[in-house]
Amino acid sequence: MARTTDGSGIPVPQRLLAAATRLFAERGYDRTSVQEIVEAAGVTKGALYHYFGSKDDLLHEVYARVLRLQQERLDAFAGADAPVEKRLRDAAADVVVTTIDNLDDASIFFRSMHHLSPEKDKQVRAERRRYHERFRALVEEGQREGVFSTATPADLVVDYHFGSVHHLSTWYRPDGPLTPQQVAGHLADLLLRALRP
Amino acid sequence: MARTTDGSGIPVPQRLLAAATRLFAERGYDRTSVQEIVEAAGVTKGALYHYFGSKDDLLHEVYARVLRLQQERLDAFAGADAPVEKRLRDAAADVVVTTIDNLDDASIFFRSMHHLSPEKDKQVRAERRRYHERFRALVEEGQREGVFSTATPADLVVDYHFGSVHHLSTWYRPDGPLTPQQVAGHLADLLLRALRP
DNA sequence: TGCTCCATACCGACCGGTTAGTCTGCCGAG
DNA sequence: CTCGGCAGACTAACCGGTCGGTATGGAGCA
Repeated sequence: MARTTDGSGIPVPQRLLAAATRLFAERGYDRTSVQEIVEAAGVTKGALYHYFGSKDDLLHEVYARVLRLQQERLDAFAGADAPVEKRLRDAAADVVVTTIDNLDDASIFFRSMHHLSPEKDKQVRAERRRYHERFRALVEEGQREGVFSTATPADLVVDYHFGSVHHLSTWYRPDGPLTPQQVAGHLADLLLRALRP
Repeated sequence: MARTTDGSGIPVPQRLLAAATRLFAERGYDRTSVQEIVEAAGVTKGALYHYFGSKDDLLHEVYARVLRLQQERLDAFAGADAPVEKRLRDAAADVVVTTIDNLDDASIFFRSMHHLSPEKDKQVRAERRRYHERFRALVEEGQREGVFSTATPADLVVDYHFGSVHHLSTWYRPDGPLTPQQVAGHLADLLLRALRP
């Protein structure tokens, strides 16, 4: 039996990352001790520092995972062969569903940015910016084509929508009355309606 | 000369609260030590624990102050003698301006909720809920009158708007191209346009 | 096949440093 | 004299990170 798995068959690094994600979302980064993480993962500190350089390295991995996922999905929707209205709507709805599917990541994302080391913070911000710009390009495309109103700067429109996405982790509860798809549909509708010329 | 003031003439409790607000927003609650707060306020720990019961008492005071302010303002706008469209627009724009005027409070608000003790957290959530409901009532009133679309549940509309308000502290910079009033105008426009029948 | 040897994976006691909160006592105003 | 308002040394509890040590499975060789 390899030392890298326990009964669950899941490798140690992934167990650590999963435990850290849950705990960071639950109690916050600073309130989660390294000891608690390793206990939740069923290992000891030696294992954690064998795979990760530091506690904030662990946090950085959470960010990297989310950013990669969101960027891939946006690229797929934005690059589709469809009218800009549909592409924006699909992209806007998808980010909502993806966020709800990973609510822990979402609560960590904005709440714990300032816990990253300066260099990692810079890196995350840069990736985040690319994402924002890709989204903004969609809005601007629709504005040039005349299918979206130009009354509001595209930047603000994007921040308006992401604000609501960001806010999801504050109010959305899986046991509530709305499914992720329903919420996504409504929020995408609000965005598109706000953009009607 | 009373011991409660220094050269600035501002009483010690208020100095402590102001220093704490700035530092909590800057570095986060956990990263701010009590020592740093008292140094910034020009006093010592003795003074802090003379006026406040604990560190999280200080945080609670920040929340209480913000909640009181926002509730008062919303009550004024919602209760005005004007068509519901104007009342909602004014209220929506005002919360944006007020939030920008107190960006420190805003970044603390959502980021540090989970640092409050359970009872204080409960109290803050209850107040927050009252605020949410007052706002929602405005939307529902417009929906009943037929001036707002009923396509989206009022609850979601409110969360949509507050999401963008919440998000302000992430992207708004005072030295940016837009004044608080301009941002408020745009965000209120987006809300009202999304609500057009 | 059996044996040696070593890289990898992990353990857990330990360390330096920090923190929230306490407590004794001073000091000036009334 | 007394009492609110504060000073600041102190403590007990952690916390992130280190480091010497241990176990294991496979590569290489006889």
